Amino acid sequence: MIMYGGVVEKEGGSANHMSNGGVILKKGPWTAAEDEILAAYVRENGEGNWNAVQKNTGLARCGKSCRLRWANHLRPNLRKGSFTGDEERLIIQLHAQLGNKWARMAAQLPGRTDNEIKNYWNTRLKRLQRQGLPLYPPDIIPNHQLHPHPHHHHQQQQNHHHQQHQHQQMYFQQQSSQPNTPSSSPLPSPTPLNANPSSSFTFHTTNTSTAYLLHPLSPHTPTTPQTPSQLSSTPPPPPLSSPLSSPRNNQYPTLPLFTLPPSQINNNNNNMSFTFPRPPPLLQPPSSLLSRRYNNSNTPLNCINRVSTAPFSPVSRDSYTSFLMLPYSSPTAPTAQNATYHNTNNNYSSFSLNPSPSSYPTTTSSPSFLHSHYTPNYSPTSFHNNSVYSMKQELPSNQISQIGVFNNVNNSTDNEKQNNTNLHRRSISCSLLEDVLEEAEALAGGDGGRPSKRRQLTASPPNLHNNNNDDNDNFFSVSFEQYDSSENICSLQDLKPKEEESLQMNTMQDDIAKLLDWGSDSGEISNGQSSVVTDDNLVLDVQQLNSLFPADSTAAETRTNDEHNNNTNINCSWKNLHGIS
DNA sequence: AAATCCCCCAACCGCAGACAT
DNA sequence: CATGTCTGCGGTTGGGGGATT
Repeated sequence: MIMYGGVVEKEGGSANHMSNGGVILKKGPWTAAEDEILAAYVRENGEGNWNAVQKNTGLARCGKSCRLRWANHLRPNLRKGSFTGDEERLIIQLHAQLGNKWARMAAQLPGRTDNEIKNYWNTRLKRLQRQGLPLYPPDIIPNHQLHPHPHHHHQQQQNHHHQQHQHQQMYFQQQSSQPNTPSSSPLPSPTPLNANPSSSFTFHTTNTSTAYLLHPLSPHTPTTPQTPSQLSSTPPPPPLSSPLSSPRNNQYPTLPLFTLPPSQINNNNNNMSFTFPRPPPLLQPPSSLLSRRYNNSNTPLNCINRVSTAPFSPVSRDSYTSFLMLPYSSPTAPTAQNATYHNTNNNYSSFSLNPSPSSYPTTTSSPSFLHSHYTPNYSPTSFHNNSVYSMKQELPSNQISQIGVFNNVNNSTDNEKQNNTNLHRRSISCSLLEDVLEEAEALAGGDGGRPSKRRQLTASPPNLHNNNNDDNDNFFSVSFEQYDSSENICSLQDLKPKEEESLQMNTMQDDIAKLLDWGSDSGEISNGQSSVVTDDNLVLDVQQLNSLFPADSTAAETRTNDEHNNNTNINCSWKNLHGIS
């Protein structure tokens, strides 16, 4: 073992140093030797107590650096390489729901780290910002502010420092009563439309038949009928200021990026419904960008114009089609993939994708998975055919169900398709369970919803773990136990609680991954997320759920009743859940 | 060939909650 | 209850390398 104590090494490029109790700690890139030291230490002692690494091994790295190195590079089950198209879709969807909650997003992406996701998103943000594109497809509702996070400090931090950034990322600006001027903050104001701090904003697609057309660069101003809630006598608000007016993007003029027709403004509630009319041509990417990215004559608008009429040409890749991507693809269509969106107006839209996303290149440098033949195809039946997917989009904490979409369905046999269908049904069930768990957690916390103690969450896929409380093996069995040092609730007694949590979560994810046979690169099917799985991953309230699953409202209602009746038929083990059992 | 741009990635920093004392 | 330490999270920075001008 190489001892680094007190030794200053200049390898690895820019090595800065800082002193820590007489030991000069190294900074900068890690060497293989350092990695080995750290890995050996963790193998022997487990995760945690990172500051002890330096003390016990002499590794001249601070605890934070060790933890980061382990979490991002050394821990097992890390998925390396570019994000797959499915992962990219999931990231976009998760970001719409969670905002810059990288750790929580990482919890939904097995083997991925928050840092990876963050880097990916920032790169994507940068690219789309440069191109003047929205970050979300019109059908993705950025609702991560609908449910205030119990961890207030992060939100407060974002309020102070970063929340504006989040809004900037959404490429629209909440409308205040006063028009934005170029002299105002280059970043969008975090103030919601109605200046209600507790309100939230939401992308609402006004009509699914046209939602996919309402691109900011679309030449078509929506003319479709508005839902009653969208009909308003509110005078037209001032145009939205483009976040491109940022000084850092001052190559773009400060011009309205989106305008909100009066009919799109709904001041009767906290939700905004708006569309993306055509922006002025000045917002087109600079010529240099066009020449580099759009290959001569294929301007972004050209690309967009194709959206509603014809499949994309190859040159439309890498940019303007990104907002048209679909978060999920259906396992049911062997040739064209249908995905159904559910928006908060209870409208549904489905899209046909061809070829399947699974055949897309999966480089991270471009949203290649977005490039599809895009055919509007909405009908009420689509929802029923693809209800699983419409739900998944809205579930904030459905790692299991989301994992399900990674199945390559195009190559599936009929049996496999059937299996996929079953899996997705199970996904629903598990999502429901998570919902229940979240609610139970709030009850168990007893202090306004915040858990008073750490708890153990274990979940077992059907037929993989022998749980004695399941009559129906179509459900995951979930055991959510309050952690108590006096109680040995698992076999990992000699581990610290956090390690237990970590391992339990790893086990859960391993099981889930095994169940879903997820991951084509053999072996790396679980993530071993050691630090990112928190109770907060289980955030979804019943109200939202009910709104999400109107077609399955009976089931949701039944589930809710089960909760209230302390019914254990949902295959949850409510041990030590105050107020439940 | 050099300069520039851009992407990707790794790592650091500050902050704040959790926890121990 | 106060204080200190540990840990996790999110934002930011900077370097390497490829592509483009």
